[in-house]
Amino acid sequence: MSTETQPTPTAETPETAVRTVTVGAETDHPVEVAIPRPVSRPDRRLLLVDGHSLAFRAFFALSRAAEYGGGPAFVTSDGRHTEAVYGFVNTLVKLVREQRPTHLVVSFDLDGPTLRSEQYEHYKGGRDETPEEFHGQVPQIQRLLEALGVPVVTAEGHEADDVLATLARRGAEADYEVLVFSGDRDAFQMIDDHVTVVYPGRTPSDLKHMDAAAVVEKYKVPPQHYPDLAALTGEQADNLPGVPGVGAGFAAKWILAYGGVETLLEHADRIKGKKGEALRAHRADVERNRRLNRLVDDLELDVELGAAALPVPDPAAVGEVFDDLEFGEGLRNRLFEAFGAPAEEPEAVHVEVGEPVRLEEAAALADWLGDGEDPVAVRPVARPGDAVLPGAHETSRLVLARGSEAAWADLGEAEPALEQALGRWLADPARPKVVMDFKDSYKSLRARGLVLDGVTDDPSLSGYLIQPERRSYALADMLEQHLQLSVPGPAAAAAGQTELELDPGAAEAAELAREAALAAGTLRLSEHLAPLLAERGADRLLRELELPLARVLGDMELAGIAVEPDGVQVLLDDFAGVIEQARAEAHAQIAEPVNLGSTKQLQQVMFEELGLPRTKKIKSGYTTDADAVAELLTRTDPDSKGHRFLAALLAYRDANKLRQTVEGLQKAVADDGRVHTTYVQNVAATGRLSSTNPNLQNIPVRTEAGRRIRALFVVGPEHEALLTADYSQIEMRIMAHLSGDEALIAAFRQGEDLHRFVGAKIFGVEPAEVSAEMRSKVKAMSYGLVYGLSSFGLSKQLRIPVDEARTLMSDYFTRFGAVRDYLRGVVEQAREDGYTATIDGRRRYLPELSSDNRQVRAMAERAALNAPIQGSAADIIKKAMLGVDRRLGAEGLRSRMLLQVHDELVVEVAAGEHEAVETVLREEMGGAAQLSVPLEVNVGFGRTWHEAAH
DNA sequence: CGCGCATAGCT
DNA sequence: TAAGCTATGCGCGC
Repeated sequence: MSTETQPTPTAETPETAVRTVTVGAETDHPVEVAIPRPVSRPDRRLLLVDGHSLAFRAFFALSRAAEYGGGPAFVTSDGRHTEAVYGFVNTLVKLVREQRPTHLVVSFDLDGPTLRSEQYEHYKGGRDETPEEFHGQVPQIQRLLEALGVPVVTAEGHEADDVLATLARRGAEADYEVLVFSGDRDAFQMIDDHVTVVYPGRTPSDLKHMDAAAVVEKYKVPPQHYPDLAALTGEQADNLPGVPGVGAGFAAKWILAYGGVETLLEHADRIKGKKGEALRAHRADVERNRRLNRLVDDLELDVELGAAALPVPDPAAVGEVFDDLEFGEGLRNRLFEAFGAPAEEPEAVHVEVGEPVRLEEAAALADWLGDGEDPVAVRPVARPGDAVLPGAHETSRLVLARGSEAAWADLGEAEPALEQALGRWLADPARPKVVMDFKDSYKSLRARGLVLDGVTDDPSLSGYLIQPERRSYALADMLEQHLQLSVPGPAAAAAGQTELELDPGAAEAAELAREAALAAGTLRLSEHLAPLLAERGADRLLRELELPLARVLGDMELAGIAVEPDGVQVLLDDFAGVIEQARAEAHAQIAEPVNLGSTKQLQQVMFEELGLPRTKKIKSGYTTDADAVAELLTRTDPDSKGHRFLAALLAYRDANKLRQTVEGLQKAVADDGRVHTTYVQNVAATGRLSSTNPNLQNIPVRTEAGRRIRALFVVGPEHEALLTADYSQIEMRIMAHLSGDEALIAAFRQGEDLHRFVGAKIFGVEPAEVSAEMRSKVKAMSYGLVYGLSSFGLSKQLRIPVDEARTLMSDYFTRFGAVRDYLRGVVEQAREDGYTATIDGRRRYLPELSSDNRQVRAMAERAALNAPIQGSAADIIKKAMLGVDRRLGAEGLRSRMLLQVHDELVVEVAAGEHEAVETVLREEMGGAAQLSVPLEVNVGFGRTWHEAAH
């Protein structure tokens, strides 16, 4: 039905309140519809908001954005969701700014039965449960509105729309221009010359003005008849079925022809055909729909419009709510701007700290430290001239804070007695200290021969245990986010760049003041985090695991691992040859040389020039990754240009990757001929360590060329051999332990080849009859299970049909049912608790588990499967490292740990200590956890890392 | 110069 | 549509 709306001014007087438009102009029965001309009252403009509707839309828009990675996750540090609140304020600000109301009222639905749900029990039935994260946000919104001074109106037994309809009528009668924000189309019936509905489009900030003309244009009926139309067509959202087969078009035609649904029903017998039959058959539904969608506009409400004037909000009251919700300055300022209140001065609330005093003698230090009960923040500070040593930066200044007092001393310049006193105090385990980034401080002091002990907290570690997925644990960030405190930026010190030359003293003083604030801030933060840590039961993990481990890692980083310098060059030359050859071979197959490192150019060559079949889609086109290239190789004629190009590409990439690894290594070798990686203790959400600068946890090992790289890591001149010790299948053992699966536990207790054992069970053969192929399938699946593998994923991995993969998995679960039950239970539990936990109680919070985006939710589910297992393995090897370190020291051995690679430790063994060290490693690693299966440890010795691997 | 993306290395 | 990482180079936009 192609109806057009043509506005046709009727009277000569342009200010007339009514015009008419013709609906269905080109049909047999065009109808004139009167349309009131909307009034405009900039000085009396009442905005009525359906709060629930706005909150709900905001919630979904923002949680979707966060899920797609396009926006921030709206969760406070204590785990409360705030997307609805944030989105509500955001849209409210937009409404106020753009519509410029003079009066504002927000209405909410109340819990409990309403007139409509009592009349029709299925009203709004069939809707999805509101997501868990949404709960609790409406009271926050109301709290914020209260702080703003915006009246909130509700009515027992009625929905927000009834309240709005009542206020809209009253407003219109009092000659207000009324704007109604509602996501419910039933609100359209309120529209007249005084009332316009602001209706959200796809996103809550995309607002459409629905006045009478817009309704007629869209639905071909005037606003007062919109509910007639809805009654006929039904309302999916409210679970109100209409007349089957009758769409908006027919409904509109009937309504216009009969002047409303009531008259239509009176004359229902006149309608011919199937649609007439349907109408008569569903007459009761239509009547019910019309009864339910009629808004009540004469409620008794406890609000005077005159008192709803747009408030001037109190910055303190609003700020309090914003702080609690951890909203930033941006939104706050926009809010105040929209409401015409002065934006709160972005007064930087600086950490309070006294002017730092210089400690010049031992007695002054003792005085300043007092009785030694209070924790003291320690900040080693680098100064110009401080050396960069292998594995550490020397620092010659110490800044201390105790309570709000600060002090400092320069090492090497103070009198010897002070220096000795400082050294004793730093090393005293009984004098409590709080150190930000303890490992760094430990290393820099160690480089000066000082020992740092008695550290009771490092906020970068306690912060990590509280929120393991935070991106930054920088002191300034954490102070800002946890305590809304700021510290003078480095800019403050640099502010006097020009002054610097004139007055170096001023710059120095500014820098000291900043360091003092940072030291004091470290204390504040530590105090703030302590109860949060305790609440999560993570204080033991901090004290007994992460803090002591930081020192061990510091020693490992300082030690570094020796690299064979000549070997590096030989390898680089070899790889260069292979790279050139592969490049030449690739270029021989194509017209113009391309950069084989450019995906864009590769796509052009592979899919355009060589006409190879398209691969999996990625953002920039089609993937050229190794998996896809290997797949293409199997599908192309070995004599074709395409095939030869692909083979050359793989060879090029392989050699190039190895070259890059070796080059990175070469650059990283320090003056002592050793590579000092940095272990990062707070990036992996599961509790694992990571290694950077360079990353020694991804040194190649699988291919022959990779093993040549491992052979570059050698024992240093002071020692006799490298030892590697690794856990055998630690994650599967943890899985056996956590699931309590008797069959899997039996497999490990028997100590035979796990994959062979499992293969025998699944394929129903004797262990000896398990073929290599069967074994590798089982191995892939076992590992896959730990990662939440699907049968689809397994089929891709093994290049077998999905059916076969599915059978494989179901056979696996038939034999190892407790594994399946465990995996299921872990996700369920995580959904309930909001987090997963390792055996030792390390938590990972996974709010995405209740996402309504399937992909995001599935990702979180897999993370939930994996986190307890990967995380428990991480905890176990960390405990083992503490044990190994302690034993090596206790037994007076000169051997030392160098590397950790998730389930492997590399130790540099001193002459004559082979046996003792092997015993230490086996005992400490094997005994790091009491599981229901043994922890098996493999040990090997050799001159190089490669040789030491067994 | 910084950033996102694609790729690839490890457990 | 397999968890957790880091490094590199390309290409784009500031």
